Amino acid sequence: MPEREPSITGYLTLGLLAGRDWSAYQLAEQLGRGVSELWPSADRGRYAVLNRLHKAGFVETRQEHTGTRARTIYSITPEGREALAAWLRTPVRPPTVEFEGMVRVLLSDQGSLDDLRATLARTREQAVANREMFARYAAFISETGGTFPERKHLFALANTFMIGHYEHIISWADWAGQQIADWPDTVAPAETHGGQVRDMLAPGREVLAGDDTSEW
Amino acid sequence: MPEREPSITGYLTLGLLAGRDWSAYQLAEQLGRGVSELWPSADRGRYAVLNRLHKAGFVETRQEHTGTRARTIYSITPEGREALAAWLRTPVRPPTVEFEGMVRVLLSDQGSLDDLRATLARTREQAVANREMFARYAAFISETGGTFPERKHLFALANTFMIGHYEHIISWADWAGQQIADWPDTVAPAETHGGQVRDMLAPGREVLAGDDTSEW
DNA sequence: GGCGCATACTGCAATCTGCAGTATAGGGTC
DNA sequence: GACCCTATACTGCAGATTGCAGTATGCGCC
Repeated sequence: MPEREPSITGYLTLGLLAGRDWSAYQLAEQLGRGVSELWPSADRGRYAVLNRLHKAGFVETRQEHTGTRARTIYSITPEGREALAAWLRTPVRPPTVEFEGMVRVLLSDQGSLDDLRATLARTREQAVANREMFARYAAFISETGGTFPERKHLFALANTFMIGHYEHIISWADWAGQQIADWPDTVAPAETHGGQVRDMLAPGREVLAGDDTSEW
Repeated sequence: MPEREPSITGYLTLGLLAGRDWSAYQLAEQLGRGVSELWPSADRGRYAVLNRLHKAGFVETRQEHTGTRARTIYSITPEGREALAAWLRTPVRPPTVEFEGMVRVLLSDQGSLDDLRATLARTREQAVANREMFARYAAFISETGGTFPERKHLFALANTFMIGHYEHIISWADWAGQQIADWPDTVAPAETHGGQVRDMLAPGREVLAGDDTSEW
């Protein structure tokens, strides 16, 4: 009898358990690998989720041992499978982004041009590293079938998104670097380069008219 | 005397206060508009942040009244300005994504093909709506200067990113829709369309070789 | 005079994060 | 054979955050 709706981390856990049994440690480890780029969660929270799934009756536990050290093995129950399938039938919530670097861009008039440049450079570097991680993963899946061969086709869909996502960040960082290249500082360009700002805001894309101008 | 490092929401608040004074309600409102697409925060938390900023000495308060109803006006202190500038000199953390829809894609073998199609369709719709919101905002800034004319050049940088971001989601959703178009169900394609999955994973992009194959 | 929406917040339970801490297993090394 | 390092296998706790509900006044309109 479910007490409360599991979190997304909970459904991810159920999704892993749908294929085979895992120990708590293994589950926590799996959710900290590449999936965390799609659904971030702290190590600590993944164990807490398991306890709640257990209370709700969605998973069962048994103990195994390596010498004197115990570990808990989790398996999914029929109720857990049904809860997962039921969730998949509900409407999705839109993706959200937490982009500290972009917050720094917005507030960069309170700092130096070097701060802004450093933010763009680091953002680019991190995106390159992540893109390459997913590119390597794509090669790995393609060659070996990956850790979840039966989900290869689904991982392919997600992997393609992630690579494109990081490529978009890289492109944007490059473009933004060019935009700020001739700024004298982080404050003045609004006046001295007004025309340029207008160009930035009126690209070749279709810009819709409308009253519902949501402000920042 | 700072007790603890402010959160990003705290720095956003300081960033707004750097320009002029705001009431708590106005601050909470501003942080719930478009910025929340860049740095999400719950309404409730924005008030809590203000109390912590006050305790840390980064903001000062005064009371104003409309009839009998009070409201608290916040202004930034020199310490607050310094804390904001100091933060801008520290290294950025990489952006993170919370993509419930992509989690559903990964686990879609536990549900129906219709579930998966619905997820893709809704994700696409939401992205289109958001892209248009930012496109309208671009037009609004271009014409009127926006709510923060002195930060027009910075909003332009961020706005361009957001439009590209939603466009990437739309492109991906379209592509993914085509990929699954001839799937008989969410489970089988791995075997029946093995060649296709290989194509998905080996696009025209440079795929690096390496041992550090980070797994999901 | 009453309705509905905007203003202006606070309380609370549950959850989540970040950091630290505990302890055993297993392999290499001098 | 003693030591060290890394992996395994978690738990405790304070503070932060979310989501939901609740309270109450101001103001325009019909």
